[in-house]
Amino acid sequence: MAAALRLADERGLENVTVENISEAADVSPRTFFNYFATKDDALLGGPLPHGPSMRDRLLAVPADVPLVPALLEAISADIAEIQRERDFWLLRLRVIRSNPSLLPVLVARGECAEQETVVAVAARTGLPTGDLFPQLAATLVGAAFRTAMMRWATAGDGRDLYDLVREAFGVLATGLATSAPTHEDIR
Amino acid sequence: MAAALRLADERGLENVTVENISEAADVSPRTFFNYFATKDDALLGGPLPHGPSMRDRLLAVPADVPLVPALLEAISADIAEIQRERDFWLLRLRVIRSNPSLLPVLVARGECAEQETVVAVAARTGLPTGDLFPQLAATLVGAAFRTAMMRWATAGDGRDLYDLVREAFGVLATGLATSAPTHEDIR
DNA sequence: TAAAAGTTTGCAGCCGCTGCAAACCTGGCC
DNA sequence: GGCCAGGTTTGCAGCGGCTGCAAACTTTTA
Repeated sequence: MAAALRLADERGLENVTVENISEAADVSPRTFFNYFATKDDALLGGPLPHGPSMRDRLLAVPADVPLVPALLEAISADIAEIQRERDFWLLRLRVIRSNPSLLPVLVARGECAEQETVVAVAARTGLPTGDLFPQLAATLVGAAFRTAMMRWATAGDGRDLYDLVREAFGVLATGLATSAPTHEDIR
Repeated sequence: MAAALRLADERGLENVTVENISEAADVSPRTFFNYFATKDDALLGGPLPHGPSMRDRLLAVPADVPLVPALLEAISADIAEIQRERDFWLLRLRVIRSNPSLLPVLVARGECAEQETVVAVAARTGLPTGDLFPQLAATLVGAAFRTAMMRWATAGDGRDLYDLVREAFGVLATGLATSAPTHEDIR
């Protein structure tokens, strides 16, 4: 993974072949594919920082906490983990940013987490899994998290990732309508 | 596109080669690639129903309309277009559903529209393009729209796509916190 | 020290995708 | 009809991603 990221960062993803990567990592190309199903996987396919299931984590939050803060709480361990490997993730996100074709792959990776979130939200709200709300909530949470992460990686200000996610989740909680108040605040 | 969709629907995407598709469409494989950059493109890559830019459409909505309804208004033409080609889109979405690898591709397709939405929201709210809010709003709108579409394609009830999108946008407007009221409503 | 179990590698081969140049239309003009 | 200019379609050669299989190698265990 390190070799793949370094090369992709240096010369751009399309100028890096699996042969290059495996050569830099001192293994045969065949071995590369023993560990990664895809070239892209070498860039994004690290083991997800996942302990207990989303469902369990979300239900572990006291029932009187509203949904969005509960979701934030449920993923806070992941956020901390990302910040612990800050440099690694910043490199990874820079590579994603400069190779837009990877963004969908990132989305795909988030998808299994998203499926878990559907179940988790359904469990917590008591709605059926097939309902619009849990599905919508899950994709929105995923989208908000991704946006916050990209922003964290891009913005020069050394803002805390947790802060950015909390801000994004704040918008999620109160809705787009009320959370563009900068407009009126300015007057 | 029709041949590709039919074959993918019949036997699953991984069992369909470009050669199969081009054969079914009575052209050479090389010609296939003159029209589609990618095999997936033949499934999702139809011309996007896009007239004027998102920015112009959004600014065309009277200024006193709140953001979310304005966004809904701005994309209503696209929604109508999709419903006009109902059968085609239902087939397309069924294929996407049964070939999860296509979902990220769908996201990628929406991305250029999303970039436009960032600009549009920034223009309408007066915030800078680089701000968190326009970016967040754009991804959330995209995610909500996609979720509504998948639901429209899946649910047996013949609900209007416009209705579903409006419901999803409603959640977006009022926030996740307040829009799972089913919970309290039941009591 | 030898067998068992696991890892790495080479090889052959399919498929997606591309650049290039030849073949083939098509419509307009003498 | 014959010819030319434009565009479209095709074949071909070739790269790179990816896979199944079986041989070579390494490590563990008894």
